[in-house]
Amino acid sequence: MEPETLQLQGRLSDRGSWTATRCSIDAALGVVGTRSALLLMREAFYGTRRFDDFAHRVGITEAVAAARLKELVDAGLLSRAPYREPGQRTRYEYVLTEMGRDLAPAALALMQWGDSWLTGEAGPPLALTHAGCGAPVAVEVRCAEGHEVPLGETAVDVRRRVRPA
Amino acid sequence: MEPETLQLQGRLSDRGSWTATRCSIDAALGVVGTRSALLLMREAFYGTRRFDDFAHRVGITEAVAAARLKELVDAGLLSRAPYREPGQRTRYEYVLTEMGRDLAPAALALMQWGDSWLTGEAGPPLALTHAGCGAPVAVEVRCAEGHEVPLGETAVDVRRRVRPA
DNA sequence: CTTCTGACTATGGCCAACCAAAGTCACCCG
DNA sequence: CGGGTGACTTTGGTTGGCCATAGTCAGAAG
Repeated sequence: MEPETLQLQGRLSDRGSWTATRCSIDAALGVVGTRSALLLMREAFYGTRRFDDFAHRVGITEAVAAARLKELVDAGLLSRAPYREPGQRTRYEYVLTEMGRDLAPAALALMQWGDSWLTGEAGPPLALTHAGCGAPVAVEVRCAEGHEVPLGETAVDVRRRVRPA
Repeated sequence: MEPETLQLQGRLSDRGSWTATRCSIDAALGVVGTRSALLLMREAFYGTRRFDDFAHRVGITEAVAAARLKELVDAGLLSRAPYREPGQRTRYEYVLTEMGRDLAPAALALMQWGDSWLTGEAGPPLALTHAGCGAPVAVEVRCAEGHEVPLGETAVDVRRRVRPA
């Protein structure tokens, strides 16, 4: 009985001859591969927008918050937008872009994994539900036909280059 | 028009009074929060089992591979099992545990995000399909009723402590 | 025109993660 | 019993992410 892993196909099946020179996981880690970056994104998902709130709620210094927020804005996950409260001067707030919002499944998957395996007796700290119907929310791996796909039934192949240049 | 964020409920709705002291994302990062740890897990999903293969395919030094693999075994994501090829002495291989396998959605979500936003013109390097039906595979956020749940329709609340001790 | 506040920047130091290169160790083979 | 090999360990050094403390800066408020 083999353990469950991805099924490598095509060029990949000779695994020895292949190393992942272009890997999207690695690329993603280049952008959100630090604790502070991902926790800042978590705060953004919670609706945080202002500099001081980011720094204090994540529990990092303002220096780190400034550096990391700048990186996230440069990378396109957040945008820096002017705003002003009445009788206050113009300030800037950090708002999720589509790119940033699209990271949510990854963050939630990580949270779900932590909930399942790392919380011990206390259980998950937070519960997610669908605001529409009240049912609990989960991250799932599915195919376009709607089947839930376990790791062992997932086939991987190198993609043909879309534009051969 | 508000931007899409999570809907905070219960104690959380007064966001100012709350900081995520117990956060499963943070906890998860404590285990797989480094580049090498997550890439080693990627290799394990690809079916890699042997020390040298891990080190070479991830592109890290043997020293780092040894340290990180030890951590992953200690944390319970991999298990170190003896094996022997005929006419060879006994060696050890690193095999995914259920805990490790369960991390796959998070890794795939990260890969999917990288595919969508970071690959530029070349497009995603790899394609995932369901081995059963051939349909493309994706990571999705869904509720138990089967609805796909966007960020803005996701409600978050603090869970009642399962065991009040 | 001074004070206060929110949003940063600057300085200095620590530690964890990484790399490169070399060494160890337990076999199995000839 | 000398070599080869896979699986590590050791050493030494660099970088990057983090912290704490202190400083800057723009613009209402008084």
